[in-house]
Amino acid sequence: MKMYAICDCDNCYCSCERVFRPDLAGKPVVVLSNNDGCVIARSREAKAAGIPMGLPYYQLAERFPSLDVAVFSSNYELYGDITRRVMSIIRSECTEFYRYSIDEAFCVLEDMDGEALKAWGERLSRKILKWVGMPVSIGIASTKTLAKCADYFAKYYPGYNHCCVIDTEAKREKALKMFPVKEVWGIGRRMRRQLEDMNISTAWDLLQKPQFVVRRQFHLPGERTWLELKGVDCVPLDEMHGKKSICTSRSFPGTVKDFDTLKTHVANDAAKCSEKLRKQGSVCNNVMVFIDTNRFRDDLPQYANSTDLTLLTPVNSTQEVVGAAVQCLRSIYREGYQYKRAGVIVTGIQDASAIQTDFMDFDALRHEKMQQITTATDGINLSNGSETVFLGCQQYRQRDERGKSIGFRDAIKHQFRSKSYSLRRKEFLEVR
DNA sequence: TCTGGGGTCCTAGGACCC
DNA sequence: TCTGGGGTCCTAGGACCC
Repeated sequence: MKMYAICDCDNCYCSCERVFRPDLAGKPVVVLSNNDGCVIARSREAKAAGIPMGLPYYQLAERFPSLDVAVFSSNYELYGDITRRVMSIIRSECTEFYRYSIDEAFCVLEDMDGEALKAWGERLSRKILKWVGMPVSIGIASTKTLAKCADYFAKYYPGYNHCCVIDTEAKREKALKMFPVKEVWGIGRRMRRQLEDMNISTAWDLLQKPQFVVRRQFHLPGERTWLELKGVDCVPLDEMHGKKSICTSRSFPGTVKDFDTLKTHVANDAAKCSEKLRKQGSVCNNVMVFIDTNRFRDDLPQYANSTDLTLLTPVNSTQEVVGAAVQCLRSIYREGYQYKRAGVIVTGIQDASAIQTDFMDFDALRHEKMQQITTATDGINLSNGSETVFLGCQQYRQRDERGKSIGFRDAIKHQFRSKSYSLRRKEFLEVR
């Protein structure tokens, strides 16, 4: 019988920070968003202390004055590296593997009985903890939704030893009767409210509703969830090799009024998008830019807009993606607003090797040159650190009150950033 | 003063066609 | 006073995930 395992890192970002800080074991740890804005990850102890997800950092000390909590700025470079190691171990332990997010992966397991499944999961979890230092929980069942449900039990009940298997009807019924419906994979805020109104509190309650009622009220996605809970495997394992859209966006520290600074942010977002495109071997033919004022400041005039540009020839060079993005920005920028956020989304993504260059295209030669420049700069950045070479318009300038450029500065705030222990030679851990 | 970022999929409704 | 119907395609917005 075909079974699915979901392998999920426990409190991923906090656990990554703890890998190199064993002194933080058992202590509350939180990780902040970019610019140290708000809490985006909490250790078990931080959750138990009542720190909510999304809490603005400035409220942390106010609301939890006596709590000794370790605070980190997000260090995605580190999290990317640690989880890459976790994923490679998981991949080596199964035949079919699908990475679902930065900290989760699905595996397909065939021809294993309940005991073998349980042993497989416990062994894998132990191995990852020992080799990488990351605690991982594993849920196993005949559908992905039920596996996620098993994972919930594996995470919260230590008796399961990090692995819970739902492999019989009796176990399925018992589990779903204990499982809060709002925790079901695929049930979000809106559906939860409707379910409350219907007096449905467990996953089992939901299954008592006839299929057509679920379909009528919750449409296709809801019906799929209902079927999966019944044990019908119907959420496909996306075997997509590349992404369909790539987005890079950021809130700014403070606000931005002038076009030039906004342009610098957008240029950096666009450059990041082109880098991600090249990394997955893709090109895009559409570039979209959006800008936004601070929605929390209702005392200030609000403005949000976006626009996109479709390119005749698909591209992935820094210069071309940045050029298109800046052109979009020009058409939506309005003076007189305090901007808080901007971003770039590229779509129309195709395999880079599949693009045809039209020999009548006068741009063909230019594209080729761009490719050569990009290959050269990527090479330099790979061997010398990621921001060694970049476009002039990506440089953040420090300006005086009259707008005159007086130097350069950092793009974002990250006051509590840990070291990239496993990636940068200068930041390796020293053992004395 | 300070409030995240990156994805996918589905649906409804408009535009357009015959 | 009358003013179809059926189909496709595209897009914006919503809902969900982590």
